[in-house]
Amino acid sequence: MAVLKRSKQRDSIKEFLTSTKAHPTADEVYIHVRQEFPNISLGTVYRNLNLLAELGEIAKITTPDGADRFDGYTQPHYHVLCTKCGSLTNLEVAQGIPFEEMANKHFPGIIETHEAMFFGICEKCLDK
Amino acid sequence: MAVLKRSKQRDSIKEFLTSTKAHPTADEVYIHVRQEFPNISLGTVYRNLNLLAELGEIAKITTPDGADRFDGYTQPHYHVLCTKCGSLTNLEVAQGIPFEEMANKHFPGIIETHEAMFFGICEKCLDK
DNA sequence: CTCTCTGCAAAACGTTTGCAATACT
DNA sequence: AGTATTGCAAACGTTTTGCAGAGAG
Repeated sequence: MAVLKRSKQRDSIKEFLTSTKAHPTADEVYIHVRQEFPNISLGTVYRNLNLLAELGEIAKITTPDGADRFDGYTQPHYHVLCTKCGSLTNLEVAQGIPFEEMANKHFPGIIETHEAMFFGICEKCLDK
Repeated sequence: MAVLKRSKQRDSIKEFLTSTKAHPTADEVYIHVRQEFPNISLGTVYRNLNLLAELGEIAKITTPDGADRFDGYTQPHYHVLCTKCGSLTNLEVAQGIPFEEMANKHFPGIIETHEAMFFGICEKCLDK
């Protein structure tokens, strides 16, 4: 697998992920992409999701509840997994949330990535 | 399962987890506890790990690399998964690391727990 | 005596992989 | 033409579950 070749299936998977704010599972990606490619197989979906994640074009997010989630939004941001409803949402870093600075101050050199995972209550559940 | 009844197997599992700083997988717990209870089954180990986690006596930690880890250290602390060697280590909160305060300030009401998961480089890998 | 817990084995679940055929460049 | 990608199905590792018997209260 030295030289990458394009595939319509991969394009469609990436297009779906970059067009949604949700964090679909592989199976949800499969169900969606099957509208365009009825013969696509789940194995192909997994292979492409892993390939795109290796290339850094999407992110693979492991959560405590079963299947991994995939995220086409590649700007640095954190995730919150709602402990009530299980939804996975983004925590924007737009205003310059200094988690990383704090991490560097207190644990110099240790924490290197923005992709920390928090647990809490999502905004929808808060509203109730 | 309304009234909890004690079991030697569960006691042994908990004792092992509270006595180690490691974050063993269910299989590692199984291998250890089998020294004391050679006939214990993996199903029993899983059932007790989940029960103890529900009771809040241990923590269940999901990581991107395969099996879940279990932690008998229940003081508030964070985890760092090493992106080089895969080891899962504790980030102590002893000096009053204000992640939670910062989270409350920037995302009021959203983040409620200490059990955030970070990704980075562990101290062993840093030394090299 | 009752109800929980155990061991065992089978099943469930999410994911990966081997293979022959197809598509891309 | 050469090789990456696909669809399919089987295999994999982890975790859950149904059941009959043993153990705790």
